[in-house]
Amino acid sequence: MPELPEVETIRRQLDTLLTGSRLEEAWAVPDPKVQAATRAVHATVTSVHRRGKYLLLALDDRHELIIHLGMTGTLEITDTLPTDRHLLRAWWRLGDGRALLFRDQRTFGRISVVPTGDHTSLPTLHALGPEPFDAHLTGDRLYHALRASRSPVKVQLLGQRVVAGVGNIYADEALWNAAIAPTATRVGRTRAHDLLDAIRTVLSDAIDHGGTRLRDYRSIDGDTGTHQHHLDCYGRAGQPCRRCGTILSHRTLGGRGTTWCRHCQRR
DNA sequence: CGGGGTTCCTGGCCGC
DNA sequence: TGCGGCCAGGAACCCC
Repeated sequence: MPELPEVETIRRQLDTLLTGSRLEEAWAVPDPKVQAATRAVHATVTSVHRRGKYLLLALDDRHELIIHLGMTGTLEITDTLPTDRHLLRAWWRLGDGRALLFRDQRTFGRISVVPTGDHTSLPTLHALGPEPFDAHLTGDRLYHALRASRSPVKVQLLGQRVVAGVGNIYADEALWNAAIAPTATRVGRTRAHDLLDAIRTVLSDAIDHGGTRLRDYRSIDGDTGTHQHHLDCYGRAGQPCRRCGTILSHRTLGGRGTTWCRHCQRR
């Protein structure tokens, strides 16, 4: 499940490998979730951006090819058109003969082509909150944003409106790091500052490790990332908390598996 | 318009 | 060993 660190790792590689390349030909399976890929042709990739978990490839600065990897989407650049059609959902032939391939086992990934900046057809992107590393995002801003809803703090983090790019793994990690219970419905000013610090620490550490290897995540160069060795909370239910030794709890919250320490993460 | 529930999909895992 | 059933998970979608 690529979240911000995994998508950012992929973005950096795409930016190096794809910027300046022309998309000459495109193919996609006949599925509305990805069929827009075929409209990204006869255009040059002028830059590769990221917003939250979305990849945005600028095409001649007029359109954007938007890719969301969903749960299991991977991108790969090959020297020729694909011969291995395993899990293949879309491909683009580049001007120099290389190809950009999109594979996706669970087919949750989505591809769109829109006029630059027009995100109205992607409701989550359209209403996306600030990037976690945006200097305009402060602890006070996060405090006020969280206060606007009475949903549990973890549900708000997963909602992408308060801050962009945090998914299930890094929500659990950040809340553990900030010692805030995922079910907390009122987060005070000081703890909002702690939470923003924790989100930034967790995400930047994960980027430094090239992402977290879970399921099918792979970056462009095939690396899987090493952050899974640095997780303190996600995936550790039933094991002792690294802060206090209490066995980490697990429950469903907002429809998502949630791991936390009921002793040191306070409501 | 916010909030809650449902849907999409399939490998992996569990229990019998 | 085989198989039915269930789970994971982001975001679109539907409904109230």
